[in-house]
Formats: sequence, structure tokens, C-alpha cells
Amino acid sequence: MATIYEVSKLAGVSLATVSRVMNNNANVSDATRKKVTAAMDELGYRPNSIAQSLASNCSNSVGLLVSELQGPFYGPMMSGIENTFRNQGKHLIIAAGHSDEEREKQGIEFLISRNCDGLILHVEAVSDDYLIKLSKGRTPFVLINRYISELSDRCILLNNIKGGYLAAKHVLEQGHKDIAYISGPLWKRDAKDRLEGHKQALAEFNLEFDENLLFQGDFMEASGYEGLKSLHQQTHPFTALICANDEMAVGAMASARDLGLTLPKQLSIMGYDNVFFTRHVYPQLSTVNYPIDEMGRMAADWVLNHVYQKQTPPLQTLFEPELIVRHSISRQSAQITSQG
Amino acid sequence: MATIYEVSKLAGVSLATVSRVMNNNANVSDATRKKVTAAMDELGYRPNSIAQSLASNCSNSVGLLVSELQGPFYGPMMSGIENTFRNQGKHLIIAAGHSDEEREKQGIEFLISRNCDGLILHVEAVSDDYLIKLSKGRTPFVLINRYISELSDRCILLNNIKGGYLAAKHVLEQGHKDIAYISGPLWKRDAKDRLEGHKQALAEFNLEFDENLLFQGDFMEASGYEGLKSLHQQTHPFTALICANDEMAVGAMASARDLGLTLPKQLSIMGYDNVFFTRHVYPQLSTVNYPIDEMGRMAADWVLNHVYQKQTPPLQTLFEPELIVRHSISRQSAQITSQG
DNA sequence: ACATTAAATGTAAGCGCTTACATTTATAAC
DNA sequence: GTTATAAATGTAAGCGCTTACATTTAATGT
Repeated sequence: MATIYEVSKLAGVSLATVSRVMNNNANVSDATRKKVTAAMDELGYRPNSIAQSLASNCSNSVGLLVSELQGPFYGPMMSGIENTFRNQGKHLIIAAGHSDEEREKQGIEFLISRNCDGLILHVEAVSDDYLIKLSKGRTPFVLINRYISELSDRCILLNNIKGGYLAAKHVLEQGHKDIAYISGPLWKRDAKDRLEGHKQALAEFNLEFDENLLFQGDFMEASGYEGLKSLHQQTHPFTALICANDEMAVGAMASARDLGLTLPKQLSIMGYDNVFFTRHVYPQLSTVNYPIDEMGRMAADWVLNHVYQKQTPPLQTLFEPELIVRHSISRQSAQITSQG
Repeated sequence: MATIYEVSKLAGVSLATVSRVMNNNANVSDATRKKVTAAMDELGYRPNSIAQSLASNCSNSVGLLVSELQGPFYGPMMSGIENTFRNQGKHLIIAAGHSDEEREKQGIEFLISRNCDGLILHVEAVSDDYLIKLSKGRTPFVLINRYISELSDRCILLNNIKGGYLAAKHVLEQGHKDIAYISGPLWKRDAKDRLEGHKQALAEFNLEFDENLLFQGDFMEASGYEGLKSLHQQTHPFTALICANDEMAVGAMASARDLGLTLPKQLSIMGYDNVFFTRHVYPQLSTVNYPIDEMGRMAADWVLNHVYQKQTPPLQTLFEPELIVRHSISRQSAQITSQG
């Protein structure tokens, strides 16, 4: 591999000049610039990015921590982020935190030790305090889907209260009055917010939230399955089920089939997130759109702006959900009676 | 940030000694090793990985190029790879090639310019020649889902002929005789192989492959939709449809519904890949398992072995597909008649 | 006690760049 | 033709490590 030294010799200039043309420094005459680029071409020179990083104290890499590399939710987010950065010559180092405190911390440590210039974090298990302390460190970061008031300018969020509200309102407007709810883990902010929006809509329709119709899941498919099974066994009847995300909704659909319920006639089911497979399930799932790809791109812009001082479109931290109506909500007709 | 120099001063030893304890060099007495680690702790020292890379000429990073960061296929693959590498302190730089020749080349260039020690490539558009030339370069790489005879020892493959065979055989065993087929782009090796296996099974059942029942798709959902629509319009009747991947199968399912066909009674549909949403569609899709996660891990092991000289479990390049029977194939009964 | 050898530690060069500062060269003003 | 000023280029010191080689110290045999 040719080095800058060989280029400088071939071009008959100093190291510094070669470095200047590489970095588009203005103070280089056209003549020498041409000599240098010619020499580079001749030698097939490629700058050594490691050496550049060491000398300039900038690794041009940004770390991304997500819970999982797989699954319908993170894909679009990573995709938007990668795209933004590659166009800027930055690279993306990706790690997975698996929603586990220890592994999330390790992941962050790992990315920092890799000299990332900035971090994009989608973390769930790590504490607010930890993140606040982290924010005092040398590596700037932005949070996706997490709100910490002390760090509010770097939290990129969905308005989950509104989303919960939209979902419930839609179901209510279809005439449902007895609505069960499978939430996420309620210590998680997003799960709590979605439920709060849900309750707001109920209140608007002068309905009380029935705690018996609440099942706390964990955002994973299996808990949707278990959730409906459990709700179905208790005595309060319901005609619709709202799930705090699509995965649980799909689990609930499977459960409904096992219980012999016809969808959506005997039970309406609503999801949340609008992951791509919601179009593929049958009946197609009505849900709430979570513009995770846009939010990913926004996080990337945040880094470009705050870490690399690039011009970006104006930064936005709060995103709005949107109702997606498909075919999983029926107009209220029959009522499930519990079997208890 | 503390540097090795400060550690050495605090511990009262030389730079080299500090470096030695970092790298677990054997020739360090226990006493000094303790002094040094104590100093490190006291200073909160973290090695600068960029400097390490420059000095050791090893970046400890491996590049991964996939077609898309999203989608059900690549997620599990990335996940397996990330896991393997993180446990070894290597990091993963991910880029997307979008099945486009220019972008794939750019992606590879990008990863190489980032001083990756090795590459894992899932490329589709780039030519064999390009890859053969690339193999002469300084950065070793392994290919997933691509066969080039000159590079056969670094091609990690699924036995697609077998997979195509298994799918067809299962459908034939259920009594179907008129079987339509939506293939991938036939210039792609995997698409061709799957079709070849399909034909083998047909031959085994003394059936001829009917070219009228072949539609060439592009592995994407929309082409599955179009494919079935088109096949349905021609004159040859068929009772089953085999698709060369799950995405197209799902597209075909939507198409079938739009055509008013009851699944699987009036039309049996078979997929390929066993991506996770095949369980969620209705009826649940019978398919062929593609152990992409294992193959990803194997690719990671290949890199560990060939690039970092690590001990790994024995390397395997050919993986076997497996039939997954769900509910989308009926025992042969009614026949669709074409509308032509 | 002394030579012989192995183990532990230190010295210093170098990895391929960037960049502050010094120097040279061109340009303009009088 | 000087001198002042700006533009272009060069010099050399790092960035924070690794590692070949040199040196010192400890262990062993006699």
C-alpha cells in the first residue's frame, strides 16, 4: 500500500502538501494539486483511515446500539442511519444490547472504546442516572425512544400518548365499548404513555378503564398470546383488544384462533408500530404508524450536526404517530362472553 | 483520557511494560503486572484502539456488506455475526449494497478503506471477475450465498438444488400434479438452482415441467403478486404454486385473495427461506428452511480462523435446507381452471 | 563465588497521517 | 526597485500505541 510519503516523493512536494490536497485545503496551487493527484492515481494511493484518525483525533465512525439486529423494528431504523452516514463518509459500528442492562452497558463501553465520535443509542435497560453520567463523558450521544428530562434536547421520541389515544379512539369510533388492553412492561415509559393515551380516549367517550381488562405483557409475541388467553378466562366480556405493539397483536391473533374466535368478527384487534408484516397477517392489522426510519435518520442528522458540525435540515425531536386503518377492527356487533 | 505514558509513569515502569501487560505478554512478573493494573485502574485508563490499530497494523474490525439492513432475511444473519465478533472484541462495520453493482462496489471500497481486517460479503450484483480480482488484494473475504469455483473454499452456501427438490417433492406427495412456479431472476445462481431441484423432483414423479407455468420474478413481494396474476390468466390449470422465496409467496397469497381463491383449498402455496413472518401469515406458510443465522456465524468463524488465526469449530461451507411443513399445502382436490 | 542462560524490563524507532509554525515565493502598493 | 502582505510550500513534532533489540536482573549449575 502506497503511503503519503511515496506520493510526496513522486509528486516532488512535501508530506504536508499531499495532506493538504487530500483535505481540500484551499492554500494549494492548482498546478501542485494536479501533480499530487496524478501521483496518487499513478500509485493507486488510498489514505490510511486509521492513521488519519489517530492524527486528527477523529475516527469518522459512529456507534449504533440497538436491542436487536433482527426483527422488524430495528431494520428500517438502521437502514436510514447507514444511508445518511455513508453519504458523508462516516461509518457505522453496530452493536446489540438485547434489552439487558449489563449487555447494554458493555455495548456502550465497547463502542466508546472503539473511539466512536458519537453514539446513537436505543437502550431500554440502562438507568437514567447512567445515561446522565455518560452524557458528562467525552462521547456525545443521542437517544432514540427514550425521554430523560435532563437530556431532553437529545431525545428523539414518538408521541406515544397521542398514539395510544389514536388507537383507542379509532376502536371506540367503531362502536366498541368493552376494550381489553395488553400493555408493554409498565416501567417503560413508552408502554406507560401508550396506556395513558388509551385512557384519555376512553375518558373522552365517558368510559371507565377496566383494570380487569388489562394485561401487562413484555412487547414480545408470546406475551400477546398469553395475554389474550388470560384475559379471555376472566369474567369481564370485551369485543376489542388493543395491543401496545404489533408483535403482541400477532401473538394475540394466534391465541384468538386457538380459542376459536373469528377475526375480526368476534374480536377486533389493534396493533401499534406498523411493522412491515402487519400487512401480511390475516386479517390485515390496523395499527399506529411509528416512523422509526425517519427517526433514525433524524438521529443521524443530530450526530452530523452536533458531532461533525455539518449543516443539516432543522432537527426535530418529537415525532407524531399516525393511525393506519386496515381490516382487523370490525364495527361493534357480537360480544364475547367470558367463559368464567 | 489517560495514555499509556501516564500509566507507565504512575506505575514506575516503561511504556513497553505497560503495553506488555495490556497484551498479556508472558514475560511480565506478577509484581509489576499488579503495579501496572493498579495504575490503570487508578487512572481509569482505556487503551486507544485507533493507536493500537495503527501500531499493530490490525484494526480489529471486520466489514459486513449485505443487500439491505432491513428485511427478514438479513437480520438473523447480522445478529449471529455480531454476536460472534463482539465476544472476540472485534467490531462490525456494516454497509448496504442494495443489490446494485455500483453500490456494492462502493460498499466494498468503503469497507476496505476503513481498514477492515476481513470482509463478509453477501453480494448479488457484482461480477465473478470483480470478486476474483478482489481476492488478490490485501483484504481477505468470505462470500455468503454465492459460488465462484475459483474461490470455492470461501463460499458459504445453501444447497439450493436440494431445497428446490424438497419443496417440490412435498407438494407432489400431497397429490398435486399441476404445479406453477415463480422463480427468482434466473441469472442468479440460487434462483436457477432452486428451479433445477424443482425439476428434478418433477422428473422423479415422471412429470414434465410445464414452461407455461413458470413466471420469473425478482424475489420481491410485488413480483409474487404479479406472478400469480399472470399465471392465473393463462390457459394451463394448476393446483399448487411454489415460490422461490417467502416474500414472493406472500405476494402471491395476497394475489390469490384478490382473485377470490380460498387458501389452501383452491390453491396451495409453498415458500422458501423460512423467514420469521411465515408463521404469521394465514394460512401459515409451508416453506424450506434456510439456516441463514448459522451461515452467518460460520462466515464469522471463517474470518476468525483465516484472518485472526483463532481456533474455531471446523468450518463448513455447504449447508442443507430443511422442509418446514405448515398449513399452506392442501391434499390435492379441486383444480383451478384458468380463465383464458 | 562465578559463568551461563533465561526471564524481566527498558530504549527507541516507527505505524501513516495532521498541523502549528517557519520559510519561501508570488503579488501588490508605493 | 523596495517593502509590505498574502499565498504556497516545507519542516518537524506529535497522535498513542507496538515491538525489535538492547540491557539489566534473577535463576541455575558447577
